[in-house]
Amino acid sequence: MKKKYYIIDAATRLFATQGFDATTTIQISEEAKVTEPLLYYHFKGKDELYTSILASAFEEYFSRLKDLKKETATYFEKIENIIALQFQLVDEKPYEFYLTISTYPTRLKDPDNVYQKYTKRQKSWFKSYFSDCLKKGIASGEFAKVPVEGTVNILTLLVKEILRQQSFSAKADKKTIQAVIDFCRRSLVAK
Amino acid sequence: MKKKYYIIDAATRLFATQGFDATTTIQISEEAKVTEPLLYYHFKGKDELYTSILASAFEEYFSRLKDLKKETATYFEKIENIIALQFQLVDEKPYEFYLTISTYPTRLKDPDNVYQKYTKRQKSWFKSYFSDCLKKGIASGEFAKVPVEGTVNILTLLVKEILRQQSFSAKADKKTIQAVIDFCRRSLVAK
Amino acid sequence: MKKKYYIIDAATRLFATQGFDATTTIQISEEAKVTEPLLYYHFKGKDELYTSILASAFEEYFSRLKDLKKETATYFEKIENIIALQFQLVDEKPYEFYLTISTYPTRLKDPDNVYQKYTKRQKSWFKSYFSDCLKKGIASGEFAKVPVEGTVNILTLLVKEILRQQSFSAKADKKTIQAVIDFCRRSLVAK
Amino acid sequence: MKKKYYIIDAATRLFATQGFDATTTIQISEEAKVTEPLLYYHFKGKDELYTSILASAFEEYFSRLKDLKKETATYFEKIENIIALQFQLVDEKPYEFYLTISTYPTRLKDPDNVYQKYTKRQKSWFKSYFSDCLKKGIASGEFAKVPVEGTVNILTLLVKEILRQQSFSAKADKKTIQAVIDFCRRSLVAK
DNA sequence: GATGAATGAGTGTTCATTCAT
DNA sequence: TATGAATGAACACTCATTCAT
Repeated sequence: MKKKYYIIDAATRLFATQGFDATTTIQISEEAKVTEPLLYYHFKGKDELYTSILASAFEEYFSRLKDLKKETATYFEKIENIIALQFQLVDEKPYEFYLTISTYPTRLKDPDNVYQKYTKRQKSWFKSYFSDCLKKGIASGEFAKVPVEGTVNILTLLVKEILRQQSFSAKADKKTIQAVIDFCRRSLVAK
Repeated sequence: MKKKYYIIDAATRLFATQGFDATTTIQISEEAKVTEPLLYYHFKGKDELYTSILASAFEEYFSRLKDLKKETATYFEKIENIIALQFQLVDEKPYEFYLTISTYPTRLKDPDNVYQKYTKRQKSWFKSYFSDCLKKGIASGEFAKVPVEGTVNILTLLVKEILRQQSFSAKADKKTIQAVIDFCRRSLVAK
Repeated sequence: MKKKYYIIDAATRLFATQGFDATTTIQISEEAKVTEPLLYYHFKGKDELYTSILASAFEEYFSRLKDLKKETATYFEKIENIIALQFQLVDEKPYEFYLTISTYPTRLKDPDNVYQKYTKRQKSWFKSYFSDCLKKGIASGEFAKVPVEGTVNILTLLVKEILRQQSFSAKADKKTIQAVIDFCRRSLVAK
Repeated sequence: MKKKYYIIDAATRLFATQGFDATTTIQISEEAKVTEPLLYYHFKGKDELYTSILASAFEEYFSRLKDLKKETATYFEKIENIIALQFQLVDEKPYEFYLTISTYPTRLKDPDNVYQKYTKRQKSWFKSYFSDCLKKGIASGEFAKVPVEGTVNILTLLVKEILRQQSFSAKADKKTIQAVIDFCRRSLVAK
């Protein structure tokens, strides 16, 4: 049973670094020090292996979003927390979380539409989170009078992009994290 | 000779939408309404076809960067122009320019390292452009005292990301463009 | 596992009769009543299949040379034995042994230089065998005073040529074998 | 029209060194500094190019055999002359004459059976030449009482083999030629 | 659970040849 | 004569997957 996790581990790393199409089942089995057919014992096939990894990556991602502090002194702190979280996630499991923002493999047969389902959910989560946050912040006078919809998009984009930029690269230092947070703070918080 | 451009056209579209690995030479030839071997008459192989497209995409990209107005009333206008340019490029040739920021196909054999060469050049172009712009803007009092290095990274990321987000999606409206520009303006320009 | 030997068998026959270049992997698999990919399961590719067959052909060839009687009544008997051996080898495995003297396929990628290695070894084996034999025979008065080097070359040529002439043709009768032996005897043995 | 001979020249060299199958029409045209379609203007195709070269090689070969001196002091001199001729031919046009003894390309479509026709003719020429020579030599007492048929085969083999051994290698020295002649003389001429 | 052997369906590529000019 | 562009047919090889054990 341990071997199943070796497979998942190897596959996650390879899918993230090479992409779905460029990763062969042989590569996965060799990287996992396992024979190829074992992969088919534990998973229906390469496609299911991918979607299963993707699903659990998203599940963990959402679970971490949920754990974000509900009560904060300021509204910007909410935004700050979510930016910091991305850096933290990359630090913990760069390959796994990278998959949540990597491009969808067109060849993948995915009858349940796992990818689309989670992507939509992610999008709407961010939209409602940032939307709510901005509206309340503007109303309370904490934030400048920024246009909500456009700003939500930019924040979503920025936050997701952290995973792309930081994965596989050296650890992010506090300065980088602070620069992103400050960039947003200056743009949002009223003077 | 027209057919050569059909091939380039079809390949650009398919590489951009499906990725290098998921695109087969048959697909390209069918999409270009051409027989498969013609692809090998005009290009050494799939790899050279890709790198040749990539190279000309980058060349055009750099050429457009060079055309940016040198003289502007304010420093922020320089940043504004570059953001607007990205939207414009996507509008003109979404597939081609998307390739400049898509992930490198690990299977691609590219002895000349076209990808790496252009990527480095792109990175250093943005660095020196934004760096220069920020420093002068801060010195002149136009910009707030932002940390240069970190801010350069964020601007680079933002600008590149526009290609990713906008390609293949509906035309960007003026509101979206304005939202990005305003987000940055508020963050940078001193009150 | 039996199927691996069907492949080797079919390939040996086809390589010997048609040559390396004219033999396709499909032909081999059909002749071996096996599917094509199995060939790639057991061998790295067509090239490795060829060199592996060639290597074992040479190995068996050398092993048979070693088995030749060391002790003989006359020196000419040594030469006689080696001539007779060639006829015997052709009789046993005409295709396999033919490969040891067939021309080197220029397209074959053979990083280990199997062909060159064995060819050199073969050449030097014959040289030292015939050389030794002739020198001693001349010294003992059994042989006429023939020039050693030139005669070694002719004997080498003659012996190798038997494989070429006899392979794929009808069984050699005793008369043919005797004619070759007698031709050499008359040329070498002193009256 | 000169270009036609460039093609023939290049093709002869390539067919001889690499074999028919391993030689591509592009290689030939490049080696001849000519474009590929020109090859099809002068010849029906690769097959006809090969057979036409082969035919003229054989024609010249036979013509040279005919030029051999009819009147000789001894019968062995006739055999001597034919051996010497082979060395001379290799010296003049190694590639061309090598083709007369190279293995038949199984893929070659040759409705006129050029190869078979000339090979048969060559075989019977040698048979009647050596046969006649040996019989008369034995009758006259010049030769020992050797078995005619078997000896004819060995002489034929030896003579043809010279083309194979000498082609593409350094020039044959007089010692080599003499060694072959002497080997045969000792075997045939009565003491 | 686990694996060595085997395969159907493709994949990038080459090659001899032809066509339009 | 000569050639740039184009193609049908085949070729070596790979890959995800299955089967028998």
